[in-house]
Amino acid sequence: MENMRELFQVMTRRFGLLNKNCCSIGDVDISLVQSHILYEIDKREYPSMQQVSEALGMDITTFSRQIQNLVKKGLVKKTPLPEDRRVYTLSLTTEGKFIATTIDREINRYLDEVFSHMTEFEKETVIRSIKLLNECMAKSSVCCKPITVGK
Amino acid sequence: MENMRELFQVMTRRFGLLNKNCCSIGDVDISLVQSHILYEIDKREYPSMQQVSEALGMDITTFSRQIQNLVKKGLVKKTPLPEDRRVYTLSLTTEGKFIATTIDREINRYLDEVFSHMTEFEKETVIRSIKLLNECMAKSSVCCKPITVGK
DNA sequence: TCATATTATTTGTAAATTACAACTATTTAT
DNA sequence: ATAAATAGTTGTAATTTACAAATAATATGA
Repeated sequence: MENMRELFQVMTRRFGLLNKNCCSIGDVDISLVQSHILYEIDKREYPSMQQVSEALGMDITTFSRQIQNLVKKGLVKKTPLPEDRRVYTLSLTTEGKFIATTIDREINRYLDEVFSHMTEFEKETVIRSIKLLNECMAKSSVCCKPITVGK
Repeated sequence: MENMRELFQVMTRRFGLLNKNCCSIGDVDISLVQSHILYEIDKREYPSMQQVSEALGMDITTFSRQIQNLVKKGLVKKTPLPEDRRVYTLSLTTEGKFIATTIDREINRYLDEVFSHMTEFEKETVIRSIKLLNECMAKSSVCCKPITVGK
């Protein structure tokens, strides 16, 4: 068989590069992780800090500081939860929403362009494949444990 | 249509997390980018610094320092090219090769597990899809330019 | 109910990562 | 031979990261 990692590595690297380059919009300059944070907040409904940091596999302390930056930039709003005042609820400001949407549109525009090199059937197949892959990855138990070799 | 970015984002994040957690092997601890560097050197035949840094979309100065670290760890060898002494040729040491192979095997093991949740036919389809996607991404012209909005 | 444990988030601190600008060394072009 | 271009390194400073410890609020148990 061929090396599957090769395929994945190439694909995710390309997508990663794309993401990296989609982070400067007008005079707002955000980092790659910040764009991921915006994405994740946008996707959810008033998530807590923990929820988002966990979704992104980020240390909560690192995340806390990134959120502080995004709040300073006026892209994210932090609201204490009345029921549990330890928790802060995250949401995008109007500008944050604008940035997130612009990045999203740009990436989809790129994907459209990529898919334009395929037939409609191929496109459907690829999309269905990625969906299936995501489902199976979610099922997997192996993922995400550090390797230990020897003692 | 559904949001394609969502699909890609989820997939690449999962794969990214996996990569991140595959970098501690025995008493050698390398970072995610370092593992990518090892991968890329392993894949090529005595590449130059520029070639690898470009492939990874890394600034050459950052790359230079990372290579210094990897040389210090005894994982990478830097050999001056006789024909052009400005150029350094990169290769893996025995231990570097071992680390790269171990990471590779671990990631493939994970992918095998993921594919075990599919039928053989689905697996074939998914692999073919990703190949196709990679080809089309390579064709694309849109990729990797920073967004500029307004002036 | 009061003390204790747990949970969510922040801050202290220090190391690792990053990248711009300026530099060295070598090669190519005029 | 001199200038321009190329490959890589270092100065420096900002950003990102994460461990440990702190704070603040809630849940639990005698």
